[in-house]
Amino acid sequence: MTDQTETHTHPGQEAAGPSHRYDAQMADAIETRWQSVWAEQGTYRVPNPGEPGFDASKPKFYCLDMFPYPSGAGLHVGHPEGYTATDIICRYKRAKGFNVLHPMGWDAFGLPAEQYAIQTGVHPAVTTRKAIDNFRRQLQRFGFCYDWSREFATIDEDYYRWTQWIWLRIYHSWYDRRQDKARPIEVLISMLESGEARVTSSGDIAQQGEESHDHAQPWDRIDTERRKSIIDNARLAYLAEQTVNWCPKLGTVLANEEVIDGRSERGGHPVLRWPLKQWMFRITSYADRLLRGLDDVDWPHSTKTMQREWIGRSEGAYIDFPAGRRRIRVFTTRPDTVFGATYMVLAPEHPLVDELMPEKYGDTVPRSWVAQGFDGAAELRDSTVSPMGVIGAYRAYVAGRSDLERTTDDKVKSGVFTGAYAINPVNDERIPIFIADYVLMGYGTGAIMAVPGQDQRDWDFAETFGLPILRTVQPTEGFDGKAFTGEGHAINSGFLDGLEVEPAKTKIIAWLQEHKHGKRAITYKLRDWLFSRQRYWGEPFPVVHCEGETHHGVGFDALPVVLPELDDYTPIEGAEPRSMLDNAPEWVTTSAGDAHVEGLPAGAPVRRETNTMPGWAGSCWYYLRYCAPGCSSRFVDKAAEEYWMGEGGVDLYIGGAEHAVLHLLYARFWHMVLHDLGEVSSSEPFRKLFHQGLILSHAFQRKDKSLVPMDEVEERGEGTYIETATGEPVAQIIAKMSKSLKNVVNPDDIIEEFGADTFRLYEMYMGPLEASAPWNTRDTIGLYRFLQRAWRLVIDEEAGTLTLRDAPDDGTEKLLHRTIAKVGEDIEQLSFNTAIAAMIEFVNAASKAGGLSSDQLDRFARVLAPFAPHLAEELWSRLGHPPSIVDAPWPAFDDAMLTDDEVELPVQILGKVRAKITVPADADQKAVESLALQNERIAALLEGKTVRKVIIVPGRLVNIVAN
RNA sequence: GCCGGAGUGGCGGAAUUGGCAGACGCGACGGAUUCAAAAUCCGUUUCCCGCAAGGGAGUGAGGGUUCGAGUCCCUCCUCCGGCACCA
Repeated sequence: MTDQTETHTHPGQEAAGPSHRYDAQMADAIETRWQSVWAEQGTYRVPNPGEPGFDASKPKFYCLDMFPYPSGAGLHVGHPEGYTATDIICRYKRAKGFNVLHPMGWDAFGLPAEQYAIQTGVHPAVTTRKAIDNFRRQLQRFGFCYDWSREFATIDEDYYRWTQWIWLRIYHSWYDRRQDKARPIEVLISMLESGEARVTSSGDIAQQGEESHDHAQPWDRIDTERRKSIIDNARLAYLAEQTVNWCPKLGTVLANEEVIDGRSERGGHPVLRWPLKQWMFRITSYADRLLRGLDDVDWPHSTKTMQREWIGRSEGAYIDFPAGRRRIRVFTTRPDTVFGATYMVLAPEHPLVDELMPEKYGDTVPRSWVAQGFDGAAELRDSTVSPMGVIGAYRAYVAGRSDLERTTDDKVKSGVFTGAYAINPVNDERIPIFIADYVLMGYGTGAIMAVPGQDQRDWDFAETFGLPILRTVQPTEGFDGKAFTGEGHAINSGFLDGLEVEPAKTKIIAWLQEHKHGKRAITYKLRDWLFSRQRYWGEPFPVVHCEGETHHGVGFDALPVVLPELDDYTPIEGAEPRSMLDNAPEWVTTSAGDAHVEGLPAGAPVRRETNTMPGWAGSCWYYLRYCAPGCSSRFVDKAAEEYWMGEGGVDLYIGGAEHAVLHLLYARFWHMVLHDLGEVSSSEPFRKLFHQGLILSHAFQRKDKSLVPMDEVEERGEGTYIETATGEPVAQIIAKMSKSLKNVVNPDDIIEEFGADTFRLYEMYMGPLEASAPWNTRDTIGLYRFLQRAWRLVIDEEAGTLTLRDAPDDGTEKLLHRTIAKVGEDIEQLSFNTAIAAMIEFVNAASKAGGLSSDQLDRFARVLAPFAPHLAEELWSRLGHPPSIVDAPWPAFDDAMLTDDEVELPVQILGKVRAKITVPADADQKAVESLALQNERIAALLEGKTVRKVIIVPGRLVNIVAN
């Protein structure tokens, strides 16, 4: 890229040379001309069922790109990589007789737009619209075959009205565990009224057939306020006090998926834990379905694995350990090891800790138990501080540590003794209860039974604290490790002794259930989805609050709840969480009548919810809106949705792997709820998913691994670079494109220099679509030359006229058939780099053979069209066809043309090629063998040797084993 | 640490899935054309030995299976991505 600036003479911009050469000006003229013809003729407009021009006899193909977030920086070269791939597929599918839906739009709400607005002082609505216009212009310049009549942005009132509508539908739903699906909340209410579902003393809802230890309370004896709270707690969108990820710098809370190593995914700012009342989605109800659904979709293995791990299903058991008057419930995947539970650990925040700890430690408590593994632990061991003091000190220590410190720093496990004991229900042993931060409140029950003999973490803790270790699984012969986590038979385990792990689990679970000490259980790592943000630039929640704690959904006919104009949306750094929309008091204050709230007097004053939805909201259902973006009566027209989303949803979805557990999990959740409510036809939204690789760039690295911006480096001869300021050598490495490294390539520049067709070909030729590769502007010339040669093959560069031969050349004809077959196959497999290589070979060979006939060009143009649509359209038109080539069918090929009459076979001796023989394609093995052995060179080399064996692979090779 | 994925010329990458390693493109070198350059065209281009014919080595390292391994198996190294005390 350093040499880019030196290239004053762009190959295409030179005026010299023949006047009808395919150069940058001509590429520009051809491309812009056909783009306007396509726009005028509506070439890429795709009718829906029932509309004029719709052909119901064709199969459908819905091909989706991840819609871009229109940033002020404009299109990155990474965007058109995936977009070109889908463009090729769509053009090919259309030529193969499919009705192809290929839409584009804008993911326009979100944090970056708001931050950009804060920086520039211009309202995000203004900057975002401008960015959208720029993105659209850039995408259109690539000649992508999007049906632009379906374009929309998530910030359009007409769109986010339905985002709010879907949110309300989820709000008005609950999860019916017996039917394993979401149902309207009214169904739950009538079930409660009829007694089909009951409220337990703990406030949970037990459906008929579900066991409950509690006594149910009759619904009609519960007061109205409590009834509402019970109903509200059952909703799939619910308000809950949560310890949230609060990012003071961004001025908002974040979802778990948006926090990486204690920092915000966007910006890398510190994230704190903060208790806050927030809107949540009960995505955990869908954990199992989100998991099972992955089995039926054609997605990259790695992405499925990531989602599976994120959902994190574990099978095991709950076991209740009596402790004083209470019972401590633990979750374990190894109930078979319960006889080896020599102590228990609760998470530091566990609510039972305060109830259990005694006023002072017993006299027999070893001092080593009191505290270990943190600053001040030694002093606590030597003091006479009460359990309460010790626990308080430990909790303070834990609270001051980030997740990152907690998981990376610890060499020794930290924790303190609560002074309390529990009883192991299987053997009535009295075991001490500790608190330690290696046990997480957010997983399982926040409490564990510690089995040091079979768990390395427990082993480490037991060693540090001097706790007993008991093996309950016989380690394999010669095992010299610490905790044994492998297979083996039970020992020291009473009635389980002798059983292997699996049967022991089965037996102990049966025993626990029989004696009411526990039961089979499944837990998930997946947490409910935190959906509130305190930012301005997002969809307002269609909810109002009245006196006290109660909230009400806005009436469906009062949508959209329009985002108010706001002048100041700068986050107040360091302050506690506060919503930006609190700055719009006139908007916040409204009446029940105004918000069409049912069940309240019209004049009742209510306050609007001032949190907004996160950036993910709009992308959770945009693929549905594309089916019928103009539909005003519904979020998507039913018939259009059934047609385009039928047979498993979107047929091909291409986008980056960075959304593996964010957008791709969230969208599946929304889709499943909508499916349950009868609003969409498929159970999964995206049948086939594919991730394109990253387009990387070069960067320079100092000896200390720090990076140097591109413009501060000079090249000193082949492959050696120095930093201009210091004269120190720097190493060229491959890195992501970034503004700070000044190694970003702007697509506009490349198009100006070579044209869009060259750009498209280059990106597809860089390597396999799924692989990441560094951008090399230098290499683009190869694809430009290919187009020039293709042009020169049939156009006289002096006269500018089509020059075709009358009689086709046999070799060229044969190769054309092979090229058609190869390119078609490769497109189906998304192997565009090899398809392009095949076309280059064809053009090179045809040039040598003396050109193409009219009929051959006709077919070749159609093969080229998906890749270089503008040049192909130009050639098509010069052949006398009216536009557009996209309506021309994919050319046929003849199988007979794919095989040769004669083949050249390598003849190997002991695996080394020593000669080549030419044999008829249908020659039998004996004939091939004798031809090989008769070959002069082979015969000479075999002189004095014994032929042991002759291996003949028909059509491939001959290998002679001789010694 | 665990789970994925990948290591092939100077570079990007091919290789019909166990059958001629390096297709195609870039770059480089040589030649033609040109006053000259650009562009274009022709040729060479994995490395080593050799004037050549030819020979030898070679797909991250080592071992194995096989007539035959870039491809399959085992051990190890490096890079990229994900997860990370999940009981």
